[in-house]
Amino acid sequence: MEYNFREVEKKWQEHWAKNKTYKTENSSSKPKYYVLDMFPYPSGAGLHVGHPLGYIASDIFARYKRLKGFNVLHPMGYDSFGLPAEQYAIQTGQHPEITTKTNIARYREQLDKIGFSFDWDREVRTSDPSYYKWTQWIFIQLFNCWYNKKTNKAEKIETLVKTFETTGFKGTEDDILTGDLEVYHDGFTAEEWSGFSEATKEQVLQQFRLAYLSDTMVNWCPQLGTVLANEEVKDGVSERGGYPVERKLMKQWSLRITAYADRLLNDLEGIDWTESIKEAQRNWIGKSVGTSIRFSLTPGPSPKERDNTPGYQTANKAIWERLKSNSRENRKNQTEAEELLWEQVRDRKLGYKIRRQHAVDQFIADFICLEQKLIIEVDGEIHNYQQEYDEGRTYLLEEIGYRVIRFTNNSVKENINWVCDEIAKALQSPLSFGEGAGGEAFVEVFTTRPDTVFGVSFVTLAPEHELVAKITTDAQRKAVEEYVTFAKNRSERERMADVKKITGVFTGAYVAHPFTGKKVPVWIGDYVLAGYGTGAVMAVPAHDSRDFAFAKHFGLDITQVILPPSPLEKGPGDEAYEAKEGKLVNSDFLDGLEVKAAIKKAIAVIEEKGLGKGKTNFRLRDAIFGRQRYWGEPIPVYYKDGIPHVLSESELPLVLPEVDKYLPTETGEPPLARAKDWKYKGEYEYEYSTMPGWAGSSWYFLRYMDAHNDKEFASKEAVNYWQNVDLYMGGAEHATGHLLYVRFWTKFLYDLGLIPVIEPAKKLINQGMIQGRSNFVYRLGFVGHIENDGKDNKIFESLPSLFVSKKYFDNQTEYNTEIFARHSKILKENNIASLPPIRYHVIIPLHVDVNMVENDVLNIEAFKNWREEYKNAEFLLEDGKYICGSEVEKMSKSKWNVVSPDSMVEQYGADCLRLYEMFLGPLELSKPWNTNGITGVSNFMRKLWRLYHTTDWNNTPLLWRGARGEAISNEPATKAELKTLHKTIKKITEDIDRFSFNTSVSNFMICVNELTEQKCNKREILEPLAIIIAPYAPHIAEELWSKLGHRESITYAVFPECKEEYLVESSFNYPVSFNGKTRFFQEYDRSLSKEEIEKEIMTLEQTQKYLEGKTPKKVIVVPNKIVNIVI
RNA sequence: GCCCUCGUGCUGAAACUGGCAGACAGGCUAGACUCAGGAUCUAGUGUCGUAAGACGUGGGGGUUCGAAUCCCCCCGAGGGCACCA
Repeated sequence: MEYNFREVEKKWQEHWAKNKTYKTENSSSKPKYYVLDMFPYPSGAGLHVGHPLGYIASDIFARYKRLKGFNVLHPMGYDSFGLPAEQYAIQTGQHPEITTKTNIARYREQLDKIGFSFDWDREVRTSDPSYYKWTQWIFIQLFNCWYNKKTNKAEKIETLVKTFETTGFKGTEDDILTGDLEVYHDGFTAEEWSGFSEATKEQVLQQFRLAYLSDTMVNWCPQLGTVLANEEVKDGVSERGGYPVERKLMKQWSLRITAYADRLLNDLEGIDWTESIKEAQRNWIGKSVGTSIRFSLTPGPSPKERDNTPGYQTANKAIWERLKSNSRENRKNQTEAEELLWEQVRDRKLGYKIRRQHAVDQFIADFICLEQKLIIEVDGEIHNYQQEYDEGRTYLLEEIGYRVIRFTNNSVKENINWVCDEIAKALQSPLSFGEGAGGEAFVEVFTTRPDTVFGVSFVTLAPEHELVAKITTDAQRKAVEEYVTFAKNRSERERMADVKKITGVFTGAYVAHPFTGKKVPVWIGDYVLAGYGTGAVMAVPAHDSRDFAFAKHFGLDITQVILPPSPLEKGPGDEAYEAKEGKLVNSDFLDGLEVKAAIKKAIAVIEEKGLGKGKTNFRLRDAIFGRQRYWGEPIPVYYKDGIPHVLSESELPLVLPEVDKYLPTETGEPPLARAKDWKYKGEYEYEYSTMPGWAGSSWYFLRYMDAHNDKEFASKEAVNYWQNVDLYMGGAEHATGHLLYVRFWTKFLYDLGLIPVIEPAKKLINQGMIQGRSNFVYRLGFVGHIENDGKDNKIFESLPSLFVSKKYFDNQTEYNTEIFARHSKILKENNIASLPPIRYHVIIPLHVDVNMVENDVLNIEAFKNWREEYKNAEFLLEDGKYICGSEVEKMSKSKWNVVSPDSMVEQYGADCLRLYEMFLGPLELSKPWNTNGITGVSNFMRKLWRLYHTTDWNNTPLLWRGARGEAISNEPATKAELKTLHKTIKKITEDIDRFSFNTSVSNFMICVNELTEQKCNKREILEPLAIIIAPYAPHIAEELWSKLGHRESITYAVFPECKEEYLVESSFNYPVSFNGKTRFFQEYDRSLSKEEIEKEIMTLEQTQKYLEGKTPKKVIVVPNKIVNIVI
């Protein structure tokens, strides 16, 4: 009886489902083991052969652990919110819930066919309100918490409010601040806090909440109509769809993942994840330890040095004569108020020189302080009539760097003291220093190399840096403004694509070197990022390649301060020396120190002198949490007087409302704004954005532990029992997205004492991608004739398509004439009047459905029927066949290279597919799908079946002799049989333990080959064999198991132990090598000592032959391994 | 540019801790059986060589009695990060 996999597999799949064979309880005397798979997004395309790779591996492991006596949790569910379903909904108007349901049903059907041992009673769907109720609940916890730097964990916001009430807040330097607050704000006292309005209090608290609303630069994708998180953007375009993404300032919900940056980084040490994923996470978090250093803004060079024009000549020269006479006229006709004020401000009474009736550009200012670029205007009643004119004037003056403050005649007359105070305040304010700035004003830079501080030859600011406008000198203003505009309009993408292009401009301003006091010029360059560090760098061209390139490009100084330990191949003028090795030179108090010591000392001195502070920066940004989309979890927030409030737990879930269309409103609001009468308590507006795709998947591993709990996200007992995932199988594509967020949420829930673990998964394996192998056909695309006037093209398009076989495409010039001849023939056949001769042509490769191609030969009939336009297609063949081109690419619907597991299951059976996918190679490796070896696995299945079914070895299969397994002998097994079995048990156990599934399939093959050779039919051998193969090929194993007379499923059998005694040999066949080359073998008893073996070896005739009469220098005997004789 | 992973027959790969390189499959070659085969069975198959033998794990060097495996340099592939100071 040949193995009928169709019948057997169907039978057992139904049996497992009916008996809930894989149902798992939350308590057991057995030890627990949690095997989790990557959460699938149920796309419309269904599963392809790449998806099950990881699922098969984890299923083998889960089944193995069950046999090993563990209580195994192995669940499956769907990450069912997401963009594709919504895009489809927009196109078709169909509710995403419907498409999602259909897709899930299809996934389930496909999964069931492969025989996975999932506990389907624990299935979850993120789009199910009973699930997202708890996603919303976790969001509320995030909203209600802040990160306490002192205790280094998340705490309830009340503890922060208490601090504010008792001690207030000291501002940015206060260490209760979270790591990466982007918005700085002033401190306040406890009294001030209690005096704040609710709105102000909330605004302050928003700076601390772990889920917060703020204006941030976001990645806006106009085509998708939503913002995207950083890791959803690749190379300046959206990861899904590849649409352009722009930077935009928007009010957005964010999660303060940055608070956890350090813990996310440090805890990587303790988990057994692949190095590549850990490395990707480390890169993404991007910790750099360094220090801030302040460079004070020096009073700029004197007017003489800087420009020939004296500083006070601020007027527009073209109209200076007219302005001059006007200003003289005005001085004579001062109003009473103006006179009054003049007496108060003249002669530096307020600390700065103030001029009156001074010409600036095309205007005359009432009063002006050139030093501080402040204009003071005193307006009479007439002002009311010319308000618009004044506003224009203020605008223009501000454009060129002046601030304008206005007072009315009345206020000057009635309250001169107040006016003077206001003016004094404006003069003191650090907002404007520009040319004459000095004193407290400074540029703060961040550096990881404070040791190179004496090598600073300039300072570079990001174009967006707030100081840019203020410090730029008039002479440089135009150039700077042009540059800033250029830099701003350059999209992220251009900036990234064009890294090599060096751009920048001098501001005209200088800062003082903090140690030498030397003048250091301040430049602007877009190689400095506004969002990182302080948005400013101290440039050390000798030791930083980017600074070096900038300095070379603009001809700036390069000062070497580190002497490399060994002379460089290239001189110091050729490239930057960036290594952290060598001794400091030209560096005052750092001279002679090694780099590492110099860094320490530099930080110490900088801190001591109050020039800066040791500081750690992270590349990681807070995660933007809102999406302007419909198909996601509603954010459980409503607005009252513009202040966001979260719903209470009893009001959850906030169910996704129905909308008439899945598009933004006419006013650009997200689709949820379309929902009718969707208001909190019928009154307050809900938040209209929804959560991103990763929200639901950030905690799903917990929900599986207690999937139906409607009181909690999971019960205390469940989370304490299951702890965390023991084995997580997932793709590497989630390295910086999902896998970072799930770690973040886990740590947060741990901080709140809700779960007992700090990491979601102890071990993570990422299975490689199965790539597709695409096939191409080659269509003659365009044929140019001598007179190509478009008319010919039309004729061409009306002709049947001509497809040429691969060789014509590969060697186009060689086969030119043949192609043209065939083309002419088509012309003739279609009665086209003779066209002028062809001059050139283009051949276009097109993806063709791989299911119409076998061994790169196209099934022409199938192809013709594929599409209407190919019905009359013509083909230029080679050797009577149409040969297709091929390429390895990602498996995707659009590339027509998708192979679904269904067809494989249909043809070879689920067990065969399972074994074959494992047999392909190491799990982690990516490889293109090909079925070349599947017949080998298929044969193995047959051999395995026969091993249990026949005692006749003359190639005529015997029928099974009854249902109770009488064909199986109960006699004791031979030594050889036992050895084969136990050798296999040992290898399989080792293989599974190190996830080497491909070698275990090989070992099964070897085992079955040997047992077949031995004509083994002993129960003592065949029963354990069925068990060890059961994780890999569960259907056939169940069938054999039941035929062996068992009533219970093989799932809970006991995995056999390897008995070493069957493996021990009394002797070992030593390979004898000379100078490392194996020459012959010699068998010796295992008990022989080194010395005895050496003695024996030397007596051998063969040894003497290879010694060629020489005396060996040395004889190495490794017992039970090898003998090596050195001559 | 930096970081990670990897490089072994015609192909997928094995060799885990340094100890017989190429297990197990596929393919190919020859033969058997067969109405037929994309079925089954047998034998062969790293390269060069009739053979003895020599050479062989991307290339070069090193450590070692012994290296696919460890170390250094270079080349190539895949992935991650990317003016991150």
